Amino acid sequence: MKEKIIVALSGGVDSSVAAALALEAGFEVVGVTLRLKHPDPAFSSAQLCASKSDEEAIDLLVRKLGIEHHYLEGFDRFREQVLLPAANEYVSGRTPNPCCNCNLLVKFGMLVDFAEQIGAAQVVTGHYARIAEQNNVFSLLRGDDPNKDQSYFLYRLTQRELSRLRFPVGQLRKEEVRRIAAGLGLSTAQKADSQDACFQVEGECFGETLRRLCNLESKKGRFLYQGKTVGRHNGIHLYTIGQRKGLGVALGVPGYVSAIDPESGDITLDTEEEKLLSCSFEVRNVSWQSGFPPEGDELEVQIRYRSRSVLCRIGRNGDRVTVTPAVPLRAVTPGQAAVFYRGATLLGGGLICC
RNA sequence: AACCCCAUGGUGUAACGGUAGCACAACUGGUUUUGGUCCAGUUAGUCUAGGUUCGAAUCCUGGUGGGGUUG
Repeated sequence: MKEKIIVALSGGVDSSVAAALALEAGFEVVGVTLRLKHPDPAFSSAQLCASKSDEEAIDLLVRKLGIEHHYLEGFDRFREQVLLPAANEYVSGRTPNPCCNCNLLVKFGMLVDFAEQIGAAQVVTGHYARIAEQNNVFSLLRGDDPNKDQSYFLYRLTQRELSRLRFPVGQLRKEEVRRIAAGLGLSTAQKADSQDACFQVEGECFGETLRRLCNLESKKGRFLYQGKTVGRHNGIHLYTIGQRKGLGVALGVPGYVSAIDPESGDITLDTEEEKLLSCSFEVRNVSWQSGFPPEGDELEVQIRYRSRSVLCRIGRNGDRVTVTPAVPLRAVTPGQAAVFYRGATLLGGGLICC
């Protein structure tokens, strides 16, 4: 009797290969695809998770592999748990990272629930990350392809999820994944990498889409530079710390957002990179996957996706963690995830608060 | 009202009378599971009407617009 596992299929090459590898390894594979699409056409010009062309690719793949497959409707949960909170963050002048919440609260939550429902022991996805186990404690590691590593987005996963997860492409490089897909004759082999947010309307920034969706007001105000008003903007949700593009203000040298005041709506610009550097910051809602790291441990912190992690020291400060990076970090942004690593091992993370 | 100064892409500026260039902004593309950063490329200008000159952003005259001084 083969062991039953579920594989999350997005329609992309990574999950296709993950499914194929699971089949090869001798599992009974049940494909699952989450539908997170908004029913309203005003939001459906978007390239959404599991959009129509993705579903065609998925149907083709499922037939090719000869596996059972289910769609799970997740939009309501996605809206409640991810979109609404993210929209609130944006209009409060912070920059949320909805993917981190989505992974714990929607994607892996639903997948693990479904796995339990149908009696599947494990959940396979096409993420670029790895899982290690020691004495029945699971830890998350960076994917082996440094350009594709997605562990940052998974920092909120707990032992409940990790103990059931397998990431077969986490030890591969993207080129190898494509080669495997091509070798197996999978139609997704040449498919472009998925690019936009799950919830991106063409020609509109993510914060604005969320604001419209949730019907929220955003504070408008001035651009300030060296104490002077140099322009006006249409809402603080459109801007993030360190942002250069889209300001519409010509200062003669590049200008960057250095502060957002949600009370007045004022956005402060700076032209000197040094003004954007932080020597220390606080993190809240911190979760550790196997406890607070021992004193004196050499840690690294990563403050946004695709930025390098840097050595740091951390200290407890009530229920917050104070982080002191070895080198000052540029554009530390409230609302973004600060994720801690020791080498390739992800230790935990939280939300930057100041 | 008189006198003086100024007028170059969306913004700020450069060009001895000899191919109007730079920075920022904007747009497009690359990178990207958030927002950004970063990289590459593109668009776009001599206020106006005359004159001098082989040739005018540049010199001359009038107009228009902006700033300043005087009363």
